[in-house]
Amino acid sequence: MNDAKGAEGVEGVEGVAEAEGTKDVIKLLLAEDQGMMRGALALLLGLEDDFEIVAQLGNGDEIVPRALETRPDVALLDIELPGRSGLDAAAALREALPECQVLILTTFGRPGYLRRAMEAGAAGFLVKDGPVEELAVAIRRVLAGERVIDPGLAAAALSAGPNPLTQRERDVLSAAVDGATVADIAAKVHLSPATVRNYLSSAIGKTQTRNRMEAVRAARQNGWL
Amino acid sequence: MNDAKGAEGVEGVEGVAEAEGTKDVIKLLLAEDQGMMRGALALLLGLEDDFEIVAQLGNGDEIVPRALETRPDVALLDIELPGRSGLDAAAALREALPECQVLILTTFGRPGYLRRAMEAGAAGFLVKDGPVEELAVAIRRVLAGERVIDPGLAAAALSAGPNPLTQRERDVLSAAVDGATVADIAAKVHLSPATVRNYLSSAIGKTQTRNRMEAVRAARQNGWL
DNA sequence: AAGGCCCTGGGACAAATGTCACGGCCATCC
DNA sequence: GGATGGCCGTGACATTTGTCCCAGGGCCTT
Repeated sequence: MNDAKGAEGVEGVEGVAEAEGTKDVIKLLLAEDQGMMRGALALLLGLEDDFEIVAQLGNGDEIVPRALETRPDVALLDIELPGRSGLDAAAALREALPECQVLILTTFGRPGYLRRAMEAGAAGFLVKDGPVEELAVAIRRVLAGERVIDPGLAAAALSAGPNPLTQRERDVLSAAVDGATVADIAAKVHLSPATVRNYLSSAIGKTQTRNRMEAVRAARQNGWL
Repeated sequence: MNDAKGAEGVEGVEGVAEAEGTKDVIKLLLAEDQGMMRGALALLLGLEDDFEIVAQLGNGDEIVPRALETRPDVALLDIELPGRSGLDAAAALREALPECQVLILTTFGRPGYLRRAMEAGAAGFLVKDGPVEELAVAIRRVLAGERVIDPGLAAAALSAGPNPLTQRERDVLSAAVDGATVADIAAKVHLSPATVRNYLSSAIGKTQTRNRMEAVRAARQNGWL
């Protein structure tokens, strides 16, 4: 029955640390769509004396606005979010608030995700499988200017190579995820059905699979999509 | 099968007198595959004075053995786990350790999951979207003999109706998830290709979809798989 | 005993899918 | 300037997929 509910108001003991005037409190933004995970992480990180969660949200579109408003030192971003993707938001955030470090925190260690995260200027990439303790450590290291990346994942990302799919191939494949027919896809992407089939075929070829379903799986698996 | 009516819990008196033993500490078992989530929840629940986590694990197969060993009062189980499914384990656990209440904690509020959880004898069903505070409350209510179910989910489960798919249809559909061809499926399930196509067709009909991919999605969505 | 449902197969057919070869239009790079 | 490669489309073709028939066997319940 403890009321640790505050999404914004983190009043209380924080005032004491701040009184010294020295700026040793680390301000965090937390974007994660699973409410329970978000709440648990927020409470957990709040236990560290020098961490302060200045914003927590479950929607990708709010990341940049809230960051500009609250000026966090580190932004913890999930990738799969309603609205804007965490990777998208990361790039925009680096642009809008360069002094804020981005730490990607995701369920899936897809090689392509890591690659895109790095390209978006993220300073770290963590998978949710690891122990919680990793998180606080990673935040401090990122703030110290280090890059934090799972070594095994880095290897996988390199061995997987860059995304071989062309823009259109990705569009078409993305539109095919939930079993849409060629006609559906064509309508969604505004292309001729014949063209759609060509892109699907080439995507299937590049992923070395046998049909669109396998191609979608492979592309997802590698974080190309 | 006709137990659909008993979904709503008894709003009985809460003050259960623990006459014998004065058991004031609540022992918990926590099964969750995501390491970070597991750790965060464990730490969090550990903050409550009267909770004690006696086991935490990330594998479905270990649930029953560890429960027999540690004798928890409540078992918090995720559904999607490596090894045995949480729903499976719930049924076995109710059998092996009836005094232990089962609380299912899952990412997806699939109607079929709820139904199966109830059939397996679970006392509660939470989705990970809700706030963390729900969790501690739910544990206490479950222990008091109440049933804890998201009302919206209960409605969805009822409106969705029971699983219309037959055993074989489920087998075949499950084997088709990652883009396997008819021949692949036939080999995996040890059936004639012709039979496989018949089952696929009827599954597509029952799910009111247009192809196997949509059928798989629909079946997944409803928790029939 | 009769009806119902599921399991298992087969055959035939229309539709969708995957492949290939071919055009033309644009960029960019050497 | 020419080569390359992405983009967009067409037409033809073989294969796969989805549908609709059919039939027999097993297992229930009425």
